Amino acid sequence: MTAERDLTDKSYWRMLASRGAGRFLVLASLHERPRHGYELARAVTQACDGCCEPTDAMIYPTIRDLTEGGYIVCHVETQGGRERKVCELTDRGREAYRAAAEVWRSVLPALQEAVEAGLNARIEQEVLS
Amino acid sequence: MTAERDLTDKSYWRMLASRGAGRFLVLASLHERPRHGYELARAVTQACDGCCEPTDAMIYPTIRDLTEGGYIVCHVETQGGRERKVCELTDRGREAYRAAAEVWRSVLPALQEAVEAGLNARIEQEVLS
DNA sequence: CGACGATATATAGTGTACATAGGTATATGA
DNA sequence: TCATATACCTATGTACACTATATATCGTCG
Repeated sequence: MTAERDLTDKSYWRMLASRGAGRFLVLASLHERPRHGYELARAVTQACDGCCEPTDAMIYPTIRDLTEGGYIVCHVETQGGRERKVCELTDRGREAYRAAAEVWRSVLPALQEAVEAGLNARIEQEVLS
Repeated sequence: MTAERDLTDKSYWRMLASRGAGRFLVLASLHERPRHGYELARAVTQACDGCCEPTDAMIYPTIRDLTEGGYIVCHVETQGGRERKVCELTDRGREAYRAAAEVWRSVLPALQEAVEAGLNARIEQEVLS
């Protein structure tokens, strides 16, 4: 424990949410259409309304892992001297996406309840102050 | 990379979901009412419909961390010779819960979309086969 | 035409949290 | 009595994202 982690700081929870949902949202984004790394990062950022913002160090190792596992295939497009590595899901990748979706479907109701109760707690506290 | 992680296996995604949402669900469960560790684990398991099942090694270190950070306070109840460490949220804990809820509120819509698209992908594949 | 920011890919080192697997101990029912 | 449920705790490993850093091209503004 180097620095005192502050759980009242949203950045802590953003990190945790990114960890849990990051790869799932990457798969979902690639299911929409093939994308290259940079575009992928922006797509996930927009999907979360800027809440989890994947960094380069999240995107590129993820692409490498998914490629090695046969979940995506990538081909390099050269556009005006600038290289782009466009990735798309394989059948195996879609199978992984399906499995992830089923798991998250089970978790979502609990998450939703927890969110609602948490926002109500917020209101109660505001009323008191 | 010791063993080949199989992303088509739900247990992989359960692990990731637990990582992301575990502590948030613990806070939510404690917001409902004070609980002791063992009860907490069961409450979270039930909330997720058995999807993420927190282990002892998740619960007790979490309780320790939350106590050290001042997010919960615990008192020992002895019931028939068996000790129970009952924990409840402090104001600071409720503040942390609120911050977490706001973050998850932002992420939920994207997650929901991703889940729906993933389940549709499943149907498409079934139709094809 | 040079400085700068946006685009684009990639890795090394670090921090954090859950799982695995183990340990201790009491109450309860077959 | 012996298995199971209850109840708490931790050492170690794994897996993920973040910070910082490196490289290189393109468009724009001064």
